[in-house]
Amino acid sequence: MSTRDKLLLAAQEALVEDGITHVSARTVATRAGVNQALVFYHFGTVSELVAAAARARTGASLDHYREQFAAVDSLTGLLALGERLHAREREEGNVALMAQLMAGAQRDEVLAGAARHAMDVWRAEVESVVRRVLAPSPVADVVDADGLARAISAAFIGLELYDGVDPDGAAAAVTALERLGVLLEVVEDLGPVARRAVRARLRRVKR
Amino acid sequence: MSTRDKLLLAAQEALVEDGITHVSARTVATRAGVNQALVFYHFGTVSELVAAAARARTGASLDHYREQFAAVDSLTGLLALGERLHAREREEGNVALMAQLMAGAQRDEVLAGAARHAMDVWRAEVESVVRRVLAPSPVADVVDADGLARAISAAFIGLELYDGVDPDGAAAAVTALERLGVLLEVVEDLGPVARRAVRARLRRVKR
DNA sequence: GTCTATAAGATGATAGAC
DNA sequence: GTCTATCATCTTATAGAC
Repeated sequence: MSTRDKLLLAAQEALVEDGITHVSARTVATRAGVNQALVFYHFGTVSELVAAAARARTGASLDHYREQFAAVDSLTGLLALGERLHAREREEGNVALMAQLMAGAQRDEVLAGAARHAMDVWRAEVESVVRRVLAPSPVADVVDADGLARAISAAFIGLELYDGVDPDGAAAAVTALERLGVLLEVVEDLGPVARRAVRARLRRVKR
Repeated sequence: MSTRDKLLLAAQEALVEDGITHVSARTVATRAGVNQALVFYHFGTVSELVAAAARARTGASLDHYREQFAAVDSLTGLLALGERLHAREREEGNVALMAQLMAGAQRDEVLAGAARHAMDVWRAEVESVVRRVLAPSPVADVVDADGLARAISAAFIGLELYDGVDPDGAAAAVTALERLGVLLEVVEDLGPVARRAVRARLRRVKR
């Protein structure tokens, strides 16, 4: 593995395991087993290293989930994928990495750019699923798939951040969402009834 | 204002405006207009200062929202409160502060304690609303109010974190959630029908 | 309680030898 | 590309005068 890649991997691990506050040229270089000066040779600044690490990770991690996203064809399926994703994220920490990136991005335009990019990659993936799943439903008329995908992604980031601080609490949150799945099933069962109700309500709302 | 309070306020502002990575005894003391050594005299460590600042802020901020939480009596009302809350949070940054706290808490037990406490204060407030709003609904049988309150709170934290990086994207997310409000109205309208459907589904699910 | 001074270490970044 | 200095700066934290 090249030094460059060693640094990228080490930066990713550092973000996930230690958080953005403990990331420095020296801590990352030590973790990578390379010299500290090489951070600046290969990336110029620490922020650029972190940004590059985040970009590499989001690409790779979404490649892994892509098939599963593509296979989802129902609301309950989307929720189930969310649960599996959370279970895997507890080990992988791809989303936790994004949370750390965003936290550090508040006053760092380089990190902010990487954060927006990461968010956009996730948004695109979630959006296509949301669009597909809701297409046959009356709900499609009311839903803004782009915005909803952003909301779902942001919510997920908050959840993974919470998990790092209180795993039991986060587990309770996930379990609660699981149980809400029953309601989704009801909505799906209700198909025609709900469709009429939504249509009626929409006529009233759209002035 | 006492030096202690100046430091607490400065630490809160620093967290919201600059983020946890830029918080140090010196930056906060400068912002407070006091000597750097006083951080250690009053709080012992920087982490203790940050933790105290976060505790003070969550208490004060929730006092402000408490009446509004108490006034919510419907699902749509809860969603509407969420929107108003987000609008105010864009200026106040109480939730953004929690996000920064959680990001820094990954390897810092002092911050982690404060983060869990802040989360618990929010959870309690949200939980009571969720419980009250859903009590008359058939949904109450399926919902775990504690876990759901945690999920909602965590989602909100993710949203405010996202807002700091991409305000337009976050605004789109909020707008999408607003539009989902129409669906909530439908569910509320559907009352009796939904009740029967949920009951039926529950009989099937609970083996 | 507040200040100055200072220790002891970490940090970003560069120059120059190999 | 990699290493060894080396800087100037920033950091936490303490001792001691006021």
